[in-house]
Amino acid sequence: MNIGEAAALASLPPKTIRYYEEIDLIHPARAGNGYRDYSETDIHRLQFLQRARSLGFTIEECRMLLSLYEDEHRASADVRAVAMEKIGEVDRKIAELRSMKATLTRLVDSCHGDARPDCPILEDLAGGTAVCGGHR
Amino acid sequence: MNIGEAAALASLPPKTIRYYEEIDLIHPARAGNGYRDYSETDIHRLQFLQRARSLGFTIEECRMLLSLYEDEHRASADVRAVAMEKIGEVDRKIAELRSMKATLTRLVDSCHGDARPDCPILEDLAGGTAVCGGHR
DNA sequence: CATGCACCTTCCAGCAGGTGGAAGGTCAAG
DNA sequence: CTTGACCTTCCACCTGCTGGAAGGTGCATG
Repeated sequence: MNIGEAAALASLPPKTIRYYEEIDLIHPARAGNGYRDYSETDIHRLQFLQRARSLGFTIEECRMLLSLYEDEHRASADVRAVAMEKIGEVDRKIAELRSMKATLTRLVDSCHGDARPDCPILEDLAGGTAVCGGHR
Repeated sequence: MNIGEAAALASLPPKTIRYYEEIDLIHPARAGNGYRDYSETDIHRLQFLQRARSLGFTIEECRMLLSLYEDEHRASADVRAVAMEKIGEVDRKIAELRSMKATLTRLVDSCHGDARPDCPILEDLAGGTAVCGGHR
């Protein structure tokens, strides 16, 4: 199966699939004409990657999950630990975004928002106490 | 004032401050020895940038906010519009993260997490059709 | 058979927003 | 005079792709 069809089945752009090959996440066969030739197993792997990426796992985490997936003797606790760590990360990001939103909302509420030049938002950015949690 | 001191006052790494200069967000003077020499105004600008970045504004948005900040005839409504658009973005990101978290939590809850190899998390990532551990 | 078009290939460049390190200049203390 | 903390520039690298150029392939239509 050509890359275009594989892309449709996995809901991934062809470019992304080639990129995944470049970083050794997948190794499709080649047809006689040089085209990549994806097997059912390859499609499965790509779908696995698409789902894991959409859940927020990084490429390296996907690599780990794939190797766990293909290890007959893995412990489910190992997979669970990866997922729980990811939940923690997602929680931290949510908290940070909520803090950002609270500050932005306060700024917007304090701004009259008309044609006058005086603006509490800019005043706050220029010297207020708007530091709300590091974002890095 | 040298870059190190400016960095401390603005809560930004020196590398980042040099980067901001490279992309024309700031233009410090130079001392006789070639060192960058930051004025009070420069520090102010850097602090403005640090706060705006920590609120999630992109570099280009920061550039716009800075030019609004320095425009005596701006309308506060313009600034308010930028901030409100950013609130919308933050909201969208929060919603997406909450959806991720819900799925991850469901997966983790369904996984016994012991030494056995069967794992609902991997089964779900694989599409629910594959037998866990029987792959390849 | 030519033509056109969609598809495939490789390779190179670039996005945001920095970070790391090498190689070297400067300055104050001991 | 030496040490160490600064500072300088420059170049490469990070994540996770994405865009585009230049060219090969496959198939339908005229």
